[in-house]
Amino acid sequence: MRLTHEKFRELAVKHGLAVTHQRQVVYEAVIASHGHHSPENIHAAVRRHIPSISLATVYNNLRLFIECGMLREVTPHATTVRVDGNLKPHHHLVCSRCKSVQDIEGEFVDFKRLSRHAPDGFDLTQPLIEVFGLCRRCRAKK
Amino acid sequence: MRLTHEKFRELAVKHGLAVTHQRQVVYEAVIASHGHHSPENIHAAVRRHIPSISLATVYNNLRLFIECGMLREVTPHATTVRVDGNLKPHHHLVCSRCKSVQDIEGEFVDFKRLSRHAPDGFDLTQPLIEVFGLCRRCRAKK
DNA sequence: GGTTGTTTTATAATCATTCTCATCCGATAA
DNA sequence: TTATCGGATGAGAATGATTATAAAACAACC
Repeated sequence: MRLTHEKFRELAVKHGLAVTHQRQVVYEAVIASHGHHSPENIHAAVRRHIPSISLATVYNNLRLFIECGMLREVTPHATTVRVDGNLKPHHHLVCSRCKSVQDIEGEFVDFKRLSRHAPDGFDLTQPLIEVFGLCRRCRAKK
Repeated sequence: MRLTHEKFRELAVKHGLAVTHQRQVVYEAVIASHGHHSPENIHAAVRRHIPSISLATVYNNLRLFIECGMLREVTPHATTVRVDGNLKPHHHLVCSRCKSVQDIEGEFVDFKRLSRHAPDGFDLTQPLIEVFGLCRRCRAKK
């Protein structure tokens, strides 16, 4: 774990974050977990090292790490359900910052290649593709 | 609105749903809204026709519609945040049913074509692609 | 080592969503 | 028409994830 240790200090300094013990352990827990985990999961893992750590601290730090690009959010959608009555095949362009969704048409996915890379048994008969980026407005702001 | 009226009755019968006034109005509100709206939004729209309708009824019926494929869910992710420490460029394969996420590599997107179809100003410099489908386990169940 | 501003903690608050259950409604049988 | 039955609805409570608050602890800089 020495490597992640160093890596964390480096990243934190680079992004102007104070290096605290909690942050270090939260970051290492995410890296060590090798998957797509919830704050609750990470909290459980971190508690094995710091039993007293608060769930709020985990949330706060995960959010910070995501904001400065040290981690990626796997669920960069709006926090409420959105519903779409358009059943014609089409894809979505989602803004990672403001969560706005626009429809996008056009053939830009090679489905043959895609299913060759997909794990066996994954059903791609009616795939929905979502492409995340920054919408014009949010791009201008930052 | 006569057309959606008919269409709804047809769809409801096809999927074995009772045709109620509330359902009809909820469905029509989604279709008429032409976008990606939250249950709260839909509720507000429906209230203009049925002031006494409950938010729970809107939720119930939206869920039913989604389950039988009359509507599409735009946020088919897990309901909690998930975090990913892997910063190498890679994409995700998400199961629409159980929300599990797997990494997928490989060049299956034509980015040139994609950005040609994207609206002006949309920033695709570090795009994340999510492909929704059914994982092997969920496919077997259904 | 002291000061200052940030971070952590515990807890309360908020927000979206689901649950509960009493009531209602519509279809069918009598 | 009336009685019955099962599913649908409505009001509000319950749940679960996340965020806000404010006091105590800490890291960074001098």
